[in-house]
Amino acid sequence: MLDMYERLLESFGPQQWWPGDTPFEVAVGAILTQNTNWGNVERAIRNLKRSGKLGAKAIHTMDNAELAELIRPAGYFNVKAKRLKSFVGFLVGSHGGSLKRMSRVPLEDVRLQLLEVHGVGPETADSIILYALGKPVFVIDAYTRRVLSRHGVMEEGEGYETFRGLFEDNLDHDLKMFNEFHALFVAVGKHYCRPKNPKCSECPIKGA
DNA sequence: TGCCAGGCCGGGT
DNA sequence: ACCCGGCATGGC
Repeated sequence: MLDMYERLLESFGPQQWWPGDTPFEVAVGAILTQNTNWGNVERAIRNLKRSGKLGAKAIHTMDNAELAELIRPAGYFNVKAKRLKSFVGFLVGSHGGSLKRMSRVPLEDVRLQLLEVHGVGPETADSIILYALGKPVFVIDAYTRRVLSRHGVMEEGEGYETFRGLFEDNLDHDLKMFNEFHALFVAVGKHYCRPKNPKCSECPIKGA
C-alpha cells in the first residue's frame, strides 16, 4: 500500500485537498459533493456565502425551499437540502453547533453518531472526520474501489469496511498521509480509471 | 451528443 | 443480504 501511495504522490504531486475556510464549510461540501462534480459544489457554496447563510444557525433556521434554491447548482438540491438540515440538526443538538466540540469525541464514537444522521453514509461520514475534524480515518470512494479492482487488489463488490480495513490495517494512521492518499485516488481515477474509458496500462500504480 | 461526477435512501426480492 | 430506481445540475 505504501509504495502505491509513493507512486501516486510522485506522479500527481500533493493534492492539498479541502482546506476550506472553516471545518463547517468542509462538512457542507462533503454532503453537497455526493455523486457530484466538485465545480458544481463550489457554486453552491458561493451562493451560501454570498447570502450569509453558510453557518450552522443560518441553515438550522432556514426552510428547505430556500436552502434548496441556494444549493441548486450542486444537483439533487431537494434531497441535499434535507440532508444538510439533518446534519446541522445533529450538529446543533448533539455538539452545540460546533465541529470543534464534535472533534473531542473519539473517532469511532463520532463515526457511529454520524452514520445515524439521515443522508450521511460511510463516505460522507469519513470525509467529515478526516477533512473537517482532522482525525485519521481512510475514506473510500468509487474511484478507490474501481482503481483497486482494476488492478486486481480487491473485488469491486467488497463492502466499504473491507476496503477501509485494507488501508487502516496496513498503514500508519497518519492524518496527512490519509488525507493525500484519498485525494490521489480521485486524481488517478479521473485520469486513468473512468468507468467506460479505463487506461490501466498507462496508470502509474500498474504493478504496485 | 451522451457520459460522467469525491453517494445515499427506500422499496422490492 | 443484495439489487435497483430515484435524485439533477453542469462540464467536456
